[in-house]
Amino acid sequence: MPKGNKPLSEDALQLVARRFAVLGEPMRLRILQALMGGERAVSDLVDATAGTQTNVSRHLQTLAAAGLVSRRKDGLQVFYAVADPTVFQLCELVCGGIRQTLAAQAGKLGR
Amino acid sequence: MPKGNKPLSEDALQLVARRFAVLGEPMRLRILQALMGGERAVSDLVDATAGTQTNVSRHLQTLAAAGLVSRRKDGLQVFYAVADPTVFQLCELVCGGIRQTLAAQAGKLGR
DNA sequence: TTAATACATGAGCATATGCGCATATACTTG
DNA sequence: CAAGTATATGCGCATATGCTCATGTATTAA
Repeated sequence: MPKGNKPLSEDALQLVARRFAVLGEPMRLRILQALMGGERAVSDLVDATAGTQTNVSRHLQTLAAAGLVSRRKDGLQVFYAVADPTVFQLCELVCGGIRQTLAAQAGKLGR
Repeated sequence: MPKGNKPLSEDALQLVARRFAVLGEPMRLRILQALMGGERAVSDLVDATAGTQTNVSRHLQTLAAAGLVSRRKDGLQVFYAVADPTVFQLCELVCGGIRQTLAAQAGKLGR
């Protein structure tokens, strides 16, 4: 493991920030989670996330624009799927980090 | 590798989204990047990021509230350090994901 | 105590973002 | 063609967020 933590260029930094920001909305995470098992039609996602059709559709546009999901149209339906599997690794890593943060905070409380 | 991709609870999802959102601002990434080499005083970070003192300070509050950085006061200065090293792994993963996204998009252009 | 230094914060402004309603678009079926 | 279904989008509203200016607080030094 080269451990090559180079500083990011300003452009790269903007891209990275944008990707984090896209992942920083609960509804979008719900959608991605619903896509964990494979591609799904919009109406399925509306049901799975308990969101409105409008809102789910909008978030899907955001996710697609970021390249996180792919679109496949079939007749009347549009199927979305996770296009970048690192998303799930990211979520796992974040969960781990949060656990660590909470543990550290608990530790600071003394016991 | 158990590959245990369990769905997140609603609460967990909110926490994860919040962490992503905190990482989703360029200035905060710049600050974290400046902290890669170890702890730094606020004034150092102001210089390193070319931001204003007010703004850097505010973002540091946000990062600290999220548990991503720790605070240590020494005389007049306040030193901040990365409290959760997973942050850098996250950035690396995101960079990889972005490369993949860009490659996929390039591929769709045909050549 | 006064002055200077380092950092934090209240207030206000401008913009971005999430949301829903209504409507538009695309496709299928009769 | 008309009607129905699935998805996308224009518009407006409410809130969140980033930024700056001015000021407040804490600490050190004279």
